[in-house]
Amino acid sequence: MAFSEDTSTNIDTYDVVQAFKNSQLCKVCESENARMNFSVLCCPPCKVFFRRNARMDLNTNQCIYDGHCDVTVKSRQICRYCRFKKCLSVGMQRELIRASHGPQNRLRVNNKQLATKNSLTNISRNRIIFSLDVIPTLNLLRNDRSLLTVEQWSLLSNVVNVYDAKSPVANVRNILSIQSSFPPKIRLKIAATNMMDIIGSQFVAVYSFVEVIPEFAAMPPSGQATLMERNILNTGGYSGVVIFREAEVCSSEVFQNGFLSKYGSQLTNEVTKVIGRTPMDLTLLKLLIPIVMFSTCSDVVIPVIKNVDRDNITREETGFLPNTKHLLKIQNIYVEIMFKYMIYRYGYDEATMRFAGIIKHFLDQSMCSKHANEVQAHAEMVETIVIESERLLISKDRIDQ
Amino acid sequence: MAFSEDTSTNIDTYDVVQAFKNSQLCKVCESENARMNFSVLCCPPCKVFFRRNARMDLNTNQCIYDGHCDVTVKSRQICRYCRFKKCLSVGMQRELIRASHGPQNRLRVNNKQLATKNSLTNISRNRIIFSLDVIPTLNLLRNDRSLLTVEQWSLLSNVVNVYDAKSPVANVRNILSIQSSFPPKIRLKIAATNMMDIIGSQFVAVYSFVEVIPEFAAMPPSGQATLMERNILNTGGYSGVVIFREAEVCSSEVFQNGFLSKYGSQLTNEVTKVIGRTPMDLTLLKLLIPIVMFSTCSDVVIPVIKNVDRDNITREETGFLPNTKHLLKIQNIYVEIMFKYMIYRYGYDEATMRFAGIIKHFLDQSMCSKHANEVQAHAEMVETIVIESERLLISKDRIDQ
DNA sequence: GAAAAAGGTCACTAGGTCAA
DNA sequence: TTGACCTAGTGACCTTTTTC
Ligand SMILES: [Zn+2]
Ligand SMILES: [Zn+2]
Ligand SMILES: [Zn+2]
Ligand SMILES: [Zn+2]
Repeated sequence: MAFSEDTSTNIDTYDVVQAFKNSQLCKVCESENARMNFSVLCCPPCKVFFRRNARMDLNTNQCIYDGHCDVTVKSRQICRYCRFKKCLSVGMQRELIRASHGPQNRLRVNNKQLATKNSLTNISRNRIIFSLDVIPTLNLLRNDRSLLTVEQWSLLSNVVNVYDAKSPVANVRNILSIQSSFPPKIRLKIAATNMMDIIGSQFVAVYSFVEVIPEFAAMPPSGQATLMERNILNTGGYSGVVIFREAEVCSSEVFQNGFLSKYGSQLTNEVTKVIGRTPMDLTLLKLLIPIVMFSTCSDVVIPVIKNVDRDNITREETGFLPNTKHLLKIQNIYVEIMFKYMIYRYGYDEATMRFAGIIKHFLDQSMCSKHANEVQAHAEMVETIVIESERLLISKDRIDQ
Repeated sequence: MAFSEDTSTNIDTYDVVQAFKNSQLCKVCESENARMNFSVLCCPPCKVFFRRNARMDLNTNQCIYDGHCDVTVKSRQICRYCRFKKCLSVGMQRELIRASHGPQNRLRVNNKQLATKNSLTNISRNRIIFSLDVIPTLNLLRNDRSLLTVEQWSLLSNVVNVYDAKSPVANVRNILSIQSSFPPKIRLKIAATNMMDIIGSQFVAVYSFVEVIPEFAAMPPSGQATLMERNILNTGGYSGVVIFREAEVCSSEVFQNGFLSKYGSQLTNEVTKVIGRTPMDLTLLKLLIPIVMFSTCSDVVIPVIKNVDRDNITREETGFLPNTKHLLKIQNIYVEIMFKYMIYRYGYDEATMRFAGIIKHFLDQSMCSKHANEVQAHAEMVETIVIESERLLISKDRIDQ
């Protein structure tokens, strides 16, 4: 008796609890049946709406009305921008969005599939068409290495090897894979720190890469420091894009969420685009990094190939601050290799087009780097790395002497 | 056994349900195939009719008959006002109209093209991958001129023909060959004068080219003068680069020396580089000149192709100064031709790359023009030409009247 | 192991496009 | 201006993962 009473009481309690839950109002649209979703009480429609629009950029996408659309259960479909703005304003967190589970094993078969199960057209229509990006085949010049001298070939190969040796791509992959093995709540906690570690490693890597380039090593520490300060943003950002492409971060949910929460949706979208459009031939991009590092101004300048004789440089005194002329000569060493390599590999016409593509990509990246540096944490980190590396450069110089 | 029974039942049910749906009648016009639209059972045509006319004001827009027109599937087009009145009376809700999705980015081939191509072509054409890195392949659209209308083709051909007719390329070749036939001492004496003649002829040529462009000719002389002043440096410089490429001045020692003495070594090097990197397809470059000339500011702006109807322009009064909107419309005529021509000629992917190359080249040239104008003799000469051409424009206008 | 809170599926109905 | 045909956004209903 006591038991049955208890049971019925429990059932009552349960019903009351359920009724209470169903009466909870959505913080976004005020409809009923709200639950906790992405850390805010809201209705299922608003939950799925938020997930689908999480990457909307409110800066470029604007409300076509006055920007103060009402968001109620009746009017919530009228303006996506104001609805999403309200989602954010009531505190829904993009960071709680997880990666896709992948396709489900559904037991239920839907009517339409049954009705059309004999026709194969549906299958072929839904098939994903794979990217048309093809690795370029070498042209007929393949066996003609006369454009690049033996010294140039070995310099090229050294640059790429050193870059890969210093590359933080394994580190990035490692951080991301460890982080994604944690449960979601903890993942969220360490996301911000990990992201800054990843970004920071890009700049440190550029420093340790450039440091061993002979022409850079031959400079006095003050000159090295000047170049670092001047060009670290572009080289670090660019190197970052190359590394992110190699590490395939765009498919990592952890990376996307971390970047989103640190840099905002606009920059995340742009960076994702830029990474996705990275030219295929990474050799060229790696070669571009020293070229940019030896720039005489922070805006990239690809100088004319003049008649450069490399001996001239070693003959000059190296005890001076880097002057424009001297820098141009160094830069030209690498520019010459780059152009000759491109012409050798792709032929003149295609080389021109590829070059245009690389420049466009670099400029896009440059814009992103500029915007990234408007984030205070980012700017401070870069500054710290520059100061630290300058200290190292000077102390090394002392040891050498 | 149980499965097959279930299956057939489901198929039957599905078919029955579909048949029922298709037999539903529109509450507005009584046609079949009605669904729920804006909270009322109605047919697709009535749905789009309601959305398109949602802002109609029934108080000011009156029926031209008695206000009681029949609205049936046959008669629904007769009277918009009564049809819309009925839409409201059966309960269609304007509140359910949502904000625009914005333009869909699909690049579809039109039906004529679809019909003439095999299916394989369609698949590859409809999936456009936005990447600068695709190897240009032979494009199947190469022989399909349907992208550009007949009017656009003839305008394109006119622009190029007029440009070539006014081109000083023969003049440049002539001056250079005469000069190089003189003995070295005399050559040196006349070098400076000849160089300014050559440079001057570039700017005069642009004036006489632009002058016959219909949209330019239709403007009042004050507007023409404004555009000339604003854009002469870029158009003249750019046209110069094109002409110099055609005249192959880079291989002329006389030209090199003359330029060197007038503009200094830095600019000579840069200009030589820019001329050397001129994109191959000169048609596009010639088309770019009117586009730049109709720019609303002197820094180049390639506007988006919006919905341009050329008729609109001729309908507008031409007696005013060129305003931004008007200029953009004119510019868009040529921008549209340029893009369509590039896509027609090179296919989408390669067109993108070539476009990037052209813009890069233009910007390089722009930098050179800016530097060239820092040379006093150059700036004075350009100013003289502008003043002279303005005088001509105004006097012509008087003769016309 | 159950509740909570993620993500997946698909029918439905918005809006966009283009040619008549 | 109209309407056939297209793509895209919504939300009910479901499965999977995480938390406790
Ligand atoms: Zn809601
Ligand atoms: Zn709004
Ligand atoms: Zn109807
Ligand atoms: Zn009527």
